[in-house]
Amino acid sequence: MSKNAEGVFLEYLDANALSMTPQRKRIVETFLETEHHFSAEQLGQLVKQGAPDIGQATVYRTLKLLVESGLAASVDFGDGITLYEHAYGHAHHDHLVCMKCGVKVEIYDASIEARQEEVAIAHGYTLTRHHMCLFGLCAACQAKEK
Amino acid sequence: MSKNAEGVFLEYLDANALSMTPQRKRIVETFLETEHHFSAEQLGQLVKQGAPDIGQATVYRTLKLLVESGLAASVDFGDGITLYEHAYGHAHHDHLVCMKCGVKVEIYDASIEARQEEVAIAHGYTLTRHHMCLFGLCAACQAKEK
DNA sequence: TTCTATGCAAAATGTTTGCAATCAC
DNA sequence: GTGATTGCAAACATTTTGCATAGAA
Repeated sequence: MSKNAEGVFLEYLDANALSMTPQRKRIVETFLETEHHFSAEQLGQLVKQGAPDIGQATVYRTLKLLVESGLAASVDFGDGITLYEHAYGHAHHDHLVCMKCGVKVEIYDASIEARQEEVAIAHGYTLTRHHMCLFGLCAACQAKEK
Repeated sequence: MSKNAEGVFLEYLDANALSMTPQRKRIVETFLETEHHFSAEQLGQLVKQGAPDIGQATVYRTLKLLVESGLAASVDFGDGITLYEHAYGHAHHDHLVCMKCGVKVEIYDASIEARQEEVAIAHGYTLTRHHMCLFGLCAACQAKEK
């Protein structure tokens, strides 16, 4: 799957008259190797290991391209920092976050999705997207509380 | 109801050894007169009409007190700006936002709330709070699209 | 050669904080 | 008086942008 994710990015560049540069290549590859959620800053750190001359502005600019190409998605956990995750080949999901240790679980509940649609329609809205994030304490942190 | 909202704030100040100042009074009153969602900046603008000497920092500081006292709640619509709304005497709700005109509807769906709880439990989490925001096009904006 | 991409540093944004002066109790 | 409160400006953190240089097609 991640084999042709880069291909998708190349197509996107091509379709928009943008070119693949060593910097973009390095950033995309680092992105593809990075699991879970990470900030632009964190990705920049990883990118700079072995490519110290890449500027953070380029990381931000490329991350924007990654989102536009559909490879990445930005996630907002409400703490003012934009995090990113893989979007290519990943189905829609929401998040459940432990407020103590920060562990994040991807969740998906068909009945919630269905009700969201119904609620929107009930108000005359056409639903485009949504953002849902549940905050609580994970099992491990609950145990530690005792 | 908004009659004793100020009383609630006074009690909060008292309980925390804080004092009511002209600035805080003006900010709280302006807050109570302001419906819908607004940013710290917007509230500051309103506050400064007739009290131009109140600094924006005081608005931020007082807004924090308002949230802590339970009079206000902060809402994050994912665009990096913290908005505030009235919380005193208002039940929990989520939001449905028109992406075109920005109109916001307060929504509440018991079955979504119940499922959120169940999903959290299924992952071993204790749910504390959640954040849900639906984005779409309102009826009026859909009509204009045609 | 032409237009895009880069790195850097400066700017922009929204919010917080240090501090000396001021005010509430 | 004593400690909380204020306004201001500087500090912050994250992200964006202007610009001159370098690079891709």
